[in-house]
Amino acid sequence: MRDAMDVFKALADENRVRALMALRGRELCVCQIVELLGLSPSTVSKHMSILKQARLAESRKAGRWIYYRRAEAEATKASRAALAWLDDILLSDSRVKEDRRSTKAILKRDPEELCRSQCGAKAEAAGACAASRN
Amino acid sequence: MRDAMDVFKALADENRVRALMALRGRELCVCQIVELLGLSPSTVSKHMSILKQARLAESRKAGRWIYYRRAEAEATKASRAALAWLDDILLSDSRVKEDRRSTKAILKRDPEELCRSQCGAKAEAAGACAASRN
DNA sequence: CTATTATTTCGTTATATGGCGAAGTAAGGG
DNA sequence: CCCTTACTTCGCCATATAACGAAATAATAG
Repeated sequence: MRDAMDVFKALADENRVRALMALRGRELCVCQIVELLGLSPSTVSKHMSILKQARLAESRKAGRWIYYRRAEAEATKASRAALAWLDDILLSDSRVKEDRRSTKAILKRDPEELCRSQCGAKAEAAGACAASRN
Repeated sequence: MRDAMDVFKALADENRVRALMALRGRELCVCQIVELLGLSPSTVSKHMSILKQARLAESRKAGRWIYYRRAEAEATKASRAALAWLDDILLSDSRVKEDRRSTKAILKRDPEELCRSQCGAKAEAAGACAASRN
């Protein structure tokens, strides 16, 4: 029951479900998920730790980057079934398809450039950070 | 996505999951679910309306009683898959098995007597209601 | 019609959750 | 060694959720 409830609670947030769908068949580092969801790095990090806790995702460290993927080795019966369920129900969802298109675009960009651009984008929106760019 | 998120959010509460598991293969009226979960009628009513909203449960009115059952006619693709998923993962769960035992005992009791006993039980715990019983 | 009773709705309260930014950590690059 | 950078942890705030009891609703019983 504990395992199953962890999975259900993890799936009860749309951003986490979107992240899991984006992770289908590939790895993404945190900054790429940040770009996709439009949330702050700290928020995304929290979401990913909840998915890990529920055994829906695993991570791998590669230098400065941490790559997340769907759980395989560490999956439980509950999480494995949930991932299959997600695909069954959501692969045809328009939001998910749109996310998978933007993920492809994000993957074409250099991760380093991506992380820097996140600072830039935030700055433009807030009107701050101008000094650091001049 | 909306449908799926409604289902996930509905499943993110242990009492609602327990209710759905108790409803496998049978109907229960609100007072029987109240007895099973040990929550107030108003709380259980709210939980059941969330399950209905998510298309995981349906209800049927019979006199003063309202019987809930798992969704069939009104189920969505998402809710149908979720119910199958629940059975797959939770039928062997010890808490669920215990709940199914208590549900059997509850079903043996007369619903009218059950509803009255809920007042009684609450009264004994609170030390109130003695006057009405004398 | 009136009283009773099973359920729902409403209003309130306590807790949980999601969000952010700032500070902390870990891993390269000068 | 620093310094930068990718990520996480912490502290805070706003909102969402679960719980209850009281009042409202709906349906039978008298």
